[in-house]
Amino acid sequence: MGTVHRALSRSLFSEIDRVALEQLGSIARVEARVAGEQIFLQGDPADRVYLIETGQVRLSKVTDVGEQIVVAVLTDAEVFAVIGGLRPTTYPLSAESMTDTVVLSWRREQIGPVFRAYPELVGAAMELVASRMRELQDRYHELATLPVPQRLARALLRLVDRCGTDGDQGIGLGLRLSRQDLAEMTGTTLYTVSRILSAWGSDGVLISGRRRVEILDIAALEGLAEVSERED
Amino acid sequence: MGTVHRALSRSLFSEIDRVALEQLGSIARVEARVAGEQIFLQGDPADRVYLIETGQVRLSKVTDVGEQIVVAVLTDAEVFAVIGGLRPTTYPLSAESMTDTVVLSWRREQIGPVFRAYPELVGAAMELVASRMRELQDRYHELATLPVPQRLARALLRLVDRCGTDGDQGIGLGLRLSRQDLAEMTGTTLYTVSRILSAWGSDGVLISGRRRVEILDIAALEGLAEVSERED
DNA sequence: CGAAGCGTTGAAAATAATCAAGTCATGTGG
DNA sequence: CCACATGACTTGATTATTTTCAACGCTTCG
Repeated sequence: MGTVHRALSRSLFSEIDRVALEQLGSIARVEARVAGEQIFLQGDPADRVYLIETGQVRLSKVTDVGEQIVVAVLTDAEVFAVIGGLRPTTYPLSAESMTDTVVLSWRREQIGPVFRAYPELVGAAMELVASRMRELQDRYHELATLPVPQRLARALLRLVDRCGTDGDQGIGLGLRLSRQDLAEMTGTTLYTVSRILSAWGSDGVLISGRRRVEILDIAALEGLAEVSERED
Repeated sequence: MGTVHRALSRSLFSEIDRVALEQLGSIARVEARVAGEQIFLQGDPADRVYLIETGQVRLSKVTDVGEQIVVAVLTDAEVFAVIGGLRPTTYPLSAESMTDTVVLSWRREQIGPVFRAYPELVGAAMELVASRMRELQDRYHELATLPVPQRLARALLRLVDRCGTDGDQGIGLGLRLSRQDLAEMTGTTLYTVSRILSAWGSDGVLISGRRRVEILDIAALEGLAEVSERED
């Protein structure tokens, strides 16, 4: 019970009162997923809102050709599939656990009344959707205007910012991402990611290995994320 | 008055009753803009919701380096800056008229009560934001996975679908877009756009000229938008 | 008529993808 | 506990795509 509250009270729903929060926690469906499991699939009928209790979730889209791109990576206390929870549609993307994860979820019929009872929540939900929108716009912009190394640098900075941990020799990512994962997050190929990380490795900016990246020199990485200044 | 209602009643606000609609129309600020005028700028404090009465509006983002990308092109009866109208923020992008345009707008203080009085509107607004979100996700996906010609073909198809008109010899775009405009919509350069349009011109798929594109063979264009099948 | 803006095209250069071998960990089953 | 199979990563060579730079042509409009 206490565990349920930790994520709930740090989430979108933090605005509502203690009693309602507890009630919300008690009617939630609680699911534990191991790393790599699907939570829902692109195209499934969307009838639930999800909240991550612990762990990390990747939201991604697949082409008919099978190419995949990562739209977002979410962590503790983040809510996703908000819109599907409010209006009937189908999920426009797939959700997959990246680590061992516990997710809470509610059906639309359960969550609707809560929104009606607490109109402040609607504003908060709007704000959440708006911030996701803004982030996506920014990434769209990056993708359209920046070369791969800068996009990769920015992706790493976002990851560190979001869930950075003290690593062995630098700041770790808190997430075990393969080259392929990073490629899907930046719109490139695993080969290109590998080459760039190697280069940055020998420049002493970071250390990278099997599903592991540790940033040694954040300032340098921030420099690499900026508009191109060649310095060979 | 009649003019005001045409767009209002075909918009997001169509859900509310006649009297309220008329009242909403009467308190709107009405602005006429000539082609190329700014409606608001990225970074301005966001305190208004806009509705296009007639004309076309381009939403775009600029980098610090000055590179621009077009996030969306909107036409009659479409609402934009919805979120800014609900919660105080700053506009994450700029809006500019592409043709002679009439826009209606309301301040947050004016529109807030309307949303409270008609809770159905909140759902409709959510749905609107959700559909924009989905579209942006799709375009993000395209940008990450498709080569330029396919992106351009898809952009043209979207434009035709959205505001196609019967042209001289084929289906026109209803919008006078320069090569530069098309480049900013597809995340490439004006040169690449020019080359591709030239090629499609000599293939008989379309005719293009100064700020003008007419599709002759929609089916062919749809083919070009699909996964690559070489046919030299 | 001239200037400005838009468009085209060629050639060169840069960027990134693709293909093809590899190496190096990691963990599993014998 | 070790051998080995597997998955992850690296790197070189080649190719494809796209950008960049530069020059020039065509319209439109004052």
